Amino acid sequence: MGRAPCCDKANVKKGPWSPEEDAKLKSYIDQYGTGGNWIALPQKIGLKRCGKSCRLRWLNYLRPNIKHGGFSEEEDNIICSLYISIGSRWSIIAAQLPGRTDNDIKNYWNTRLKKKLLGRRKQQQQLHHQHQQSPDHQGSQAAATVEHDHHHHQDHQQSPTSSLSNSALERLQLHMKLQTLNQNPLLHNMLWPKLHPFQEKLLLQAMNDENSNNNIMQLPLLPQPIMMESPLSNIGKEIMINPTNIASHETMAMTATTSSNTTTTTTTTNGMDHSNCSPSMMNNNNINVSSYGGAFQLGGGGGDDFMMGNLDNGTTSSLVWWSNEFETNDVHYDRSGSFSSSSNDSSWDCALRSSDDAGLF
DNA sequence: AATACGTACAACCGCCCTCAG
DNA sequence: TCTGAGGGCGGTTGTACGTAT
Repeated sequence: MGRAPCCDKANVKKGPWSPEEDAKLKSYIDQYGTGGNWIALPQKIGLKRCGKSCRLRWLNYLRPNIKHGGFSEEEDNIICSLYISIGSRWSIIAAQLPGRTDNDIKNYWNTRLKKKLLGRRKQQQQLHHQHQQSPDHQGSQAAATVEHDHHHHQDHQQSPTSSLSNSALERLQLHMKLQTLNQNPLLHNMLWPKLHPFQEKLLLQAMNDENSNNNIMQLPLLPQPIMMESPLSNIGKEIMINPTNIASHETMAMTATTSSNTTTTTTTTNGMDHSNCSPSMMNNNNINVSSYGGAFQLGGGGGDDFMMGNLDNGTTSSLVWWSNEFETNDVHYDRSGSFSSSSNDSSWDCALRSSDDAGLF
């Protein structure tokens, strides 16, 4: 038996909110708050809406200081960097952009930013698709579709790249594209994390697979990226982060030292088992942080791990775990959680992503 | 002017997680 | 320890609006 619905679907209004409904909801919340119970709220104020719908309307539209549209170049960069690092964790990405909602960013990414950054690939696909649709290609296309299905069913036994989700592949492609942009001196103030050689290999293989997969997609290979050092390295302050107790099942402690003080922070890890945690992460006693302007990256002290993030006026930083640590195609690190730290002269929030995204991380 | 097509975005759906009882 | 309600979140859909034909 499925779970009970949160509201009586037959008696709730759906679709766009009217100004009257908005006013009712806003004035109530302004006056009394949400009361910690969204489900009961619409009944209290006489709205024929689902509680979840009220919550969404408030969070995405009525809440004070919400910005709509007009994304700046800087916001684009942040979204892009974070998307590459952590994927579609829109709520985490939104947390780094004051006034932006996860829904807004998600829509912006899906409808505009992605196209802006990966536009050329889409165009190629579209052109090729049109080509495939032409009458003299109908037969071969049908055969290709069957073959494609066949490949799909065999995904798990096929090449390493077949285990990559579309999202992961998209992120890798985006990453490589931006790596090449990084070579443009005009864009040196943008920070994109380095690809692990294995990630590069996966991506190139994926693209080659696509090319050879019955010509379903004819993609030009992107230029081979040059693994360049971040222009930010060796500039700015240095923070030493000492991950300890990382093998603990429940908590992870990190000690961060800036030039003027030391902060220890503990994270909850949702009970995740860290026994499979990357050895290099566990053994990393020192992670060097370089920062400059509005961005920074943390390079792994002994392994290939590093973090990246953005600084806000030098007082607040946000870190996103970026691990290049994987050796096998089906690697699965149960590593997830988030933590934060603050001190007199620095503070940050950090997200550790789980690595179950098609073996990419 | 009418229609088709594309784009942007608000809103919904349903799964997952947390936590109180 | 178990259960279920509520909240959070990512994916998807619906629709209004703009542009091309």
